[in-house]
Amino acid sequence: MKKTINEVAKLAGVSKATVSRVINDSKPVNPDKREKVLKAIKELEFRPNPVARGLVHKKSGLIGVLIPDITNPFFAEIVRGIEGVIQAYQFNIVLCHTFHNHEKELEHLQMLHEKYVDGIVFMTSKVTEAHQKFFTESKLPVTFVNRRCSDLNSYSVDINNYQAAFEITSFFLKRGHRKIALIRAPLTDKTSGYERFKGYQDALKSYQLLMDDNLVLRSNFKIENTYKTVRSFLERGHQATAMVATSDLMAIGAIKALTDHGHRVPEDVEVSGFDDIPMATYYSPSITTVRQPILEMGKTAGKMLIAKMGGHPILEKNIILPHTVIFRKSTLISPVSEV
Amino acid sequence: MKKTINEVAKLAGVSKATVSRVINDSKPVNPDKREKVLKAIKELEFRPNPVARGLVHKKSGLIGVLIPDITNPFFAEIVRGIEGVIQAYQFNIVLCHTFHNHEKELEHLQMLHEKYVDGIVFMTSKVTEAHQKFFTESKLPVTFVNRRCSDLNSYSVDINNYQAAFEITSFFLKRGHRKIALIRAPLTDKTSGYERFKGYQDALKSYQLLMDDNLVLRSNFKIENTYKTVRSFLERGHQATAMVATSDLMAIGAIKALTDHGHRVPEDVEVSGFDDIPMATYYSPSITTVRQPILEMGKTAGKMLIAKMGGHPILEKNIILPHTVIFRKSTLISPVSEV
DNA sequence: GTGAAAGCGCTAACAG
DNA sequence: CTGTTAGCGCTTTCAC
Repeated sequence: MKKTINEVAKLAGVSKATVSRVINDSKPVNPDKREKVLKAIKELEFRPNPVARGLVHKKSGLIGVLIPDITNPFFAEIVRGIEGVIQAYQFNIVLCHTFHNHEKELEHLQMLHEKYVDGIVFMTSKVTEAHQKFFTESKLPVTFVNRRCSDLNSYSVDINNYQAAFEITSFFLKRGHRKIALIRAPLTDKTSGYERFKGYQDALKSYQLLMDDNLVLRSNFKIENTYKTVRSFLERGHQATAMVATSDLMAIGAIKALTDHGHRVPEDVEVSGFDDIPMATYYSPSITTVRQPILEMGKTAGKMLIAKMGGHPILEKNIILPHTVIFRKSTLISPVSEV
Repeated sequence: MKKTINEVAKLAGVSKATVSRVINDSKPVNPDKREKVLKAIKELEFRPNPVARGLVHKKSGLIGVLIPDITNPFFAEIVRGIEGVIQAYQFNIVLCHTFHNHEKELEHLQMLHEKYVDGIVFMTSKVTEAHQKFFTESKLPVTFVNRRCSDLNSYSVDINNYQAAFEITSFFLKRGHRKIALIRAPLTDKTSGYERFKGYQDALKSYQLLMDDNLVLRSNFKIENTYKTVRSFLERGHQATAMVATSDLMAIGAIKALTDHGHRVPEDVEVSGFDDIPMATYYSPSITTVRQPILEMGKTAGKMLIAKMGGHPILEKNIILPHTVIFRKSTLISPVSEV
């Protein structure tokens, strides 16, 4: 069924080495021979076998993408961004779910390496030493999204999470709020969650406020979980006049919990999110949030990886994309209005 | 760096054929030699190269998953379901975006085949002859999600879309609604969208009602698009007392449009969705919808494919999973209540 | 320029 | 049982 280089060679009356030369134009080939080869290729509808090639070159035309969970719209959009750029280069994505499990991440990394993936886009909550070791030893090109790596030779794309959290918290402070809750993800040290936490904390500090531990709610990135966390917060009699959620999904869970508990958003409690997933626009109320250029981040990660795999040098190894605070209906007095 | 079978053979003092035999236990091997080989493997931390194996067996340990768009939570959850089961079998997913483009689907199929993927899970709006031809010629195991294929040997998992749409429409009819709009996706013949359309139509018919073309709104699966469609429907002065959306995202777009236009949901207009994505529970108002067991569908697709790739026969080739109508706050008089 | 031959790392058929 | 020998399909020295 499938044609091989041998059949092409036979039909064209040349050696397979010559055929190889024309399909890769790796070396000069006599014009008429080249012609014959081309004709044979067309006639047989020959297409070189990428696996065989891969075995020789230790490449597969595949790039590995490691994410915690594709069900999270943030990651889904990142993946789409990556796909958007790499598709043009004939690469395919191997999608690996890690569920925030470092063991699993390493296993996947190992396996991807063995399958000769050409590069990796890695989204993890934390870059461990084991990760570091893996990348330096394997020399596999990698770009991190939402995470920086201390290795000077690694690439990354992110936003300034600290600054963003500082800004959104300040927005509430400026308007007189003093009981501002933070809804955050589990913290392991150098995560974006941590930076957001710091931004929140420092904003309070800049107003000479001490952080109240009761107002720091721990959740994960799931709606349900945040819903429960906020409900129990309310049921224990705690209150806040504003809530800074560190993701839009969290904001949705919070708003739902507040509403179910009889609070109006934004009249009684104002809530802000983070990310600006599409649902932030269409939720009721629409959600004031820190917009990350998610698709752009995915695309950038893809482009950086392509550059790295191609051995092309790049100006910025750690790209920080701009964020914007988008004001919608989940907060009062929107400086700007939007759909 | 990476060890090969040759080095193991040398260290163990046997031929590489023997090594191959022990790692695959394809043929009996003398216990003490096996022991030595095992020891050598451990010592060298040898792991067989899957690409080299693949070249021989025409297998890659990869399975291709073709979806229109990972950004749609429905597909994201399907993918997660698939991953959930195939991960245990050491397979990886190659994710391909098709954006509803049949050309692109075929290109991907072709490429996946060349990369020796072991099987395919295919989500497409329509199975064309070209697709059919590809699968019969390549003999690549495939299972369809949300689509059946006339080929008797093909596998699929789906729900009864016709019945589901009939039920939800009947729910409105039973309660006296007579101006029931349908929000549907573009129709190409044998799609689930078409079946839902028929279900809606026949439900009306069962009440001796003629379908009013003005009440059939054409959109796609995107929120924004539905939002615009419904707005323009309202602005042109049309009205309906209930709306049957053929996806939850559509329902969200519709609710938002209705609300922005001054209608209350469900008091003025009742709206139902389809799919039961997580957001259906957490939207305000929460959405009455036809629940498809999405994750289960993904898992089932994965299992069927595993079975097919393993050459195991299966009882049901076309599995229809049960759907349920879930009543929430976007409709009145919920027979059952839910979070 | 071009063909023969070796090899990527592994499996499988074939003797013994 | 086990080693030798061919490949899988392609690339790449290395002579000519």
